[in-house]
Amino acid sequence: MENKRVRLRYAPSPTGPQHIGGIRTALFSYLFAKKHGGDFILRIEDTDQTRFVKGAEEYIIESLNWCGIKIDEGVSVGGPHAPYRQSERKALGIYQKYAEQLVKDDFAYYAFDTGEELDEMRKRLEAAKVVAPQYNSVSRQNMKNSLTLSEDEVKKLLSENVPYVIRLKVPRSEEIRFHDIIRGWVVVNSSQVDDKVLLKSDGMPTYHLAHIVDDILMEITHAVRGEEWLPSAPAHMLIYRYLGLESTMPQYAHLPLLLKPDGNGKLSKRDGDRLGFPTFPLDWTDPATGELSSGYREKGYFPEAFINILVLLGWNPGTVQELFTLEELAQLFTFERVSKSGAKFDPEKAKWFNQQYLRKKSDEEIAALFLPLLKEHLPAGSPLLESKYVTTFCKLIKEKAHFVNEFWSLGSYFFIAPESYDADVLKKRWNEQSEKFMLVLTDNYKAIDNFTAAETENIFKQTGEQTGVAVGTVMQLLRVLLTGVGGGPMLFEMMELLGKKETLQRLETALTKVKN
RNA sequence: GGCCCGUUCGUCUAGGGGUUAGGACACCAGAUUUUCAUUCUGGUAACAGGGGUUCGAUUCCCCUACGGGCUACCA
Repeated sequence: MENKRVRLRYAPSPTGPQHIGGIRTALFSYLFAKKHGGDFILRIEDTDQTRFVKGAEEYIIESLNWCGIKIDEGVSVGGPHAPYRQSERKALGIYQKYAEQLVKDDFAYYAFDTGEELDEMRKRLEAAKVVAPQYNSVSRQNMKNSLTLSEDEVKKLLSENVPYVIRLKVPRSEEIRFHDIIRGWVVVNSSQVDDKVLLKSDGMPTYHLAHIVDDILMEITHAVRGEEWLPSAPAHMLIYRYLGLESTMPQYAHLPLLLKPDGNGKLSKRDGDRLGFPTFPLDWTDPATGELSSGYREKGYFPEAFINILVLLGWNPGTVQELFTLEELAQLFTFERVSKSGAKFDPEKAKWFNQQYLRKKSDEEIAALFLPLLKEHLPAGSPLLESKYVTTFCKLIKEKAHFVNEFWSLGSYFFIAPESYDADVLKKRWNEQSEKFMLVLTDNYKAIDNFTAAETENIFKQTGEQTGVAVGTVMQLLRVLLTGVGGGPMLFEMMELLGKKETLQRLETALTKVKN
């Protein structure tokens, strides 16, 4: 065990898009694997044919790719343990073999009860005031299974192809102890565990059997999953034991859940956009209803920011560092620093993270991201699409933004002269004095050639002295005359970028318009 | 209902028997930039409650409360 190569898998069910909790599970698994120089495997658990959703598998792969989580082995890349899709593994008879072995060893049994019979059993137990009606060591005695039927009867039913399931034969009362990396020892009495179905009547394994068989065959060393699996973990321990695989079973880590920010319950796929922030990494269109759920990618989040947000939900490095690259995380990550309690997603902090990464990026990188968006607003071939202009624009505007996709609404006036002017600022600052100042300023600007930020600022101050106007009272007004709005990036830097001609033109236009 | 897991500022969290209980986001204030914003500085704000154990508990134990999970031939 000690020298085994570390291998972790992310094993989602393709029932739709993965929500951010699932991606976090994948991320933690990936980080742990990489920290120990091991492998990250993607396995698709498509054992429920009724819930299969087309496109879900592709979505999962694309999501992981976007996050920068590299799949070493799995459905998309293959590997020594292929196939990695459980439906295909079932076709190979892999699970059936294990289930039959358990029956043979008297750790499992055939059950022929129909759905109606199961319903009746539950009703009967409820009527008898049984607190937790379940198919277990007691109730199984009154059901139709290979424990109550004679050997001949069982053989007959089997030969007649009567549908059956294989159930785990859970002992009546036995303490089951298991160790969780995050929670320590957990003890449950087997009387609380029901006789779980291992093999369904359609021949497919249930999650309980399938994940164990595959984790063993794929040599998984650490099984990471959400806390919602904790109650069924004792059953899983029993299966390992009955299969004689306890010594090679993976260590389990049950992660705290991601909670709905509005109070109660775990975050769910169905939350969609209801909460005002995306629940999914990427946009997803439901193939059945056509309904669109938005994703972080399309909302304008950088993948670096996205994983940074996720990793800090339930984990921390124990230092004050908050910004990490994937590589750094792969160095720092440990399960010891994963907390036990659920975490709510904070949309405000998420924006802050994206802003941090926005500021980290070079102006050239950002310009490349913004250019396609800009092209939607400008005619092809516009001189304003020129690289230097756009790059400088990005340099100025990024200080004001959280997302690249805010750039246009924040700074469209860099590309289109304003049509109207902020009425509040005008009301407050426009008067004879300031008008005089602007006229003198216009003349002064006309007279200079090097229209740099430093120079225009100088002239601006000089004009203040010249006219006896306190420049603080006209600075924002000048901004409004040039851009229409009261806020924006550094004023003189902005003027430099606009250039002398454009600046003067806007100033003159504004002066005539505002007068009326 | 039963079983399991949890509980530090509004949120994410650090800490851990003796601390002014630390940081981050958000919020507020001041400073600076003779503009808005940025930035900087400061501030408001938390150990769920009750019992123990102890010289001393937020920290360890128990109970209660609250929150969450599970209770399918779903994962």
